[in-house]
Amino acid sequence: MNENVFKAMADPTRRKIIELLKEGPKTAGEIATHFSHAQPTISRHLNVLKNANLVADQRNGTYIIYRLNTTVLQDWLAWLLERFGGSGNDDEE
Amino acid sequence: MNENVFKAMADPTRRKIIELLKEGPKTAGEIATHFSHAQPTISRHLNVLKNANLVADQRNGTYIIYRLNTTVLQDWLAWLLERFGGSGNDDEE
DNA sequence: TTATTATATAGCCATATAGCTAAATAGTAA
DNA sequence: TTACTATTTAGCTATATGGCTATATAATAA
Repeated sequence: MNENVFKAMADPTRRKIIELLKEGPKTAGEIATHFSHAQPTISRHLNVLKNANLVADQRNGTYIIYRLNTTVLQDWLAWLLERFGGSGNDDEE
Repeated sequence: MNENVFKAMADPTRRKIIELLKEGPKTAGEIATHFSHAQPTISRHLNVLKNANLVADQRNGTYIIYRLNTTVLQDWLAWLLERFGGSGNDDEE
């Protein structure tokens, strides 16, 4: 499992960005309005998410639209469940 | 959701410790043998996990036995699933 | 071309993290 | 008491992180 995904998800601002993008794609500016941080700070968080492949970006004129890489997020969750889900005993449930 | 759990789970050494403890309680020393890090380094990782309430410790003579706080781990997974699982659309599946 | 808007990058600072070695602590036993 | 074992804590270093402001870039419009 990609270490970058864990690091990306470990930050509350980035988790909130992920939640926002679950609603649908949004521009960097629109995302930034949801936070009290400076715009470059959000840009950096977006870049961390991009490096983890959790989001993808696409330029549209002067805007840059970010969208969630749903499968990467779901794969991460599935991986977590597989490793850490269940009781841990051999004789499950 | 407790921020400490995210930070704790973001480190690969600590995730491996969690996996080891899923097999059953282990002493600090036994845990340390599974890694190539110095023993105090593992002790610090165990302390991070303890602060996140992911593990509990109990002294037994000169040994200290660590065990997994299964419910905390499961609650974290459930929380993740709830926030980030699913497609994100309103008209689910 | 110049100006404007949206966004990213650079550079800085303060704090956090993860590793190490050395020393302290806790329990047991002689 | 002394000695030994298991473990933690202290103190250090190097690197990473997350915030900021200032600047650069890209696209569009005049």
